[in-house]
Amino acid sequence: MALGFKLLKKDSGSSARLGCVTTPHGEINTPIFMPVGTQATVKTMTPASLREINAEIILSNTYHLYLRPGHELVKRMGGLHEFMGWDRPILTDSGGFQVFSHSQLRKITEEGVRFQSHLDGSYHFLTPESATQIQEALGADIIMCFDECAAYPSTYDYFKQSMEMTLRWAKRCKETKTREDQALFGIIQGGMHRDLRERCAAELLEIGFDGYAIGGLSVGETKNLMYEVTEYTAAIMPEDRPRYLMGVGTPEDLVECVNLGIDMFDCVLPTRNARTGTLFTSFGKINIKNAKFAEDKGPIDPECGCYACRNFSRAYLRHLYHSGEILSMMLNTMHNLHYYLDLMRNIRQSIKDDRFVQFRNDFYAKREVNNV
RNA sequence: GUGAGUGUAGCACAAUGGUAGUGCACCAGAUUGUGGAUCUGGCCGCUGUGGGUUCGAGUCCCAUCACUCACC
Repeated sequence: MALGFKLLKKDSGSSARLGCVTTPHGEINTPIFMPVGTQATVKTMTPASLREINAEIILSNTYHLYLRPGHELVKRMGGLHEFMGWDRPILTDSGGFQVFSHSQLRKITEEGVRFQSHLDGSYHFLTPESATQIQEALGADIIMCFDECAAYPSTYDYFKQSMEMTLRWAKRCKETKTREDQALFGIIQGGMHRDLRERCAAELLEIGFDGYAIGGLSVGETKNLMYEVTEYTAAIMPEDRPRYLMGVGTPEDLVECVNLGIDMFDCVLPTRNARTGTLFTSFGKINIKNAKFAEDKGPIDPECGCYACRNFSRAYLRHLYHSGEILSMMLNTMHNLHYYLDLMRNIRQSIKDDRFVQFRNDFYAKREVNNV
């Protein structure tokens, strides 16, 4: 078995759960946040600095690595772990979402997706089979089914047909998979429709996967709708497998979705926002660009113990940002990821102590007195 | 010293004699399975100065100051 999952504890006041996932490259403790390292690097972070903030698993990307430098090259270089110098677990996204979000020209058929590279405009064809083979060549611990992430809003009929095709694709991914040391996750689609989500989940379960993900959220729907879909979808996902909510989210989203029973998250928000000056703190987010920080000697977040907060002032970080210095992005990224991982660590501890509900209340209470 | 040219927002530049604009910078937002990307707002003017012509001048005329280039 490529992947083990132990459900360690269930919170008594919510659907939050504490778990542990075992992979060939070590264990990960859930609920967990996975920093995004699209091009075989979490932008600005060395593997050493990722270790320093206790990143347990990172996400990388099939679409990008297939286009550059090529999955075969990565395989010849010893696989993704060796290539990028990261010996802890890795999850690769299948490329379904990127084809949806990057490519101007794309044509989706039953066979697969024909699309144009965002790098050089060259034409490519990804199928459930090739996406799976590419992910086997890359060699991540957890790989994802190739799915269609339907645009929101779409008609019920489109969501239905898209979900049904994603199911057929999921079956093809599983049939293509050969490696025993990789886990394969199925992705539940179905837009914002409960009956479609439930059917998709049920049929994926029948095919059987090592874990299950919710895809197609955070694509423009309201927060309440996203939570609603997550709630009824998480409720029918098997208890004895990891539940992964793809592409989510803000700190609030993490707290809310842990509350609804999600175990794994990934999101570009902490890393991307860091590069453009938006920093997450225990009292809400701040924009380090703001003029009001020009002579602020305090740290980003007085409650944070990250390298940036231990050593530098808001004034200095603002200066670095406005000067376009590389260190600005490094320190900001370090801080935001530290914040996210620390948040998840505190969430885990609160579930362990059976006080997640209290934790959630405190989390919001702190934001209300946001007086930066 | 002589000749020519240029003076417009913090900077780089637009604007038939008819409501002074654009980009960058600056000030703020947005950002959810990553393009250091992108998007959305906002602020900024005695058009070097002083006269004149005109219903009306950034624009035409005169003077003056500053800068640039060329030639002594």
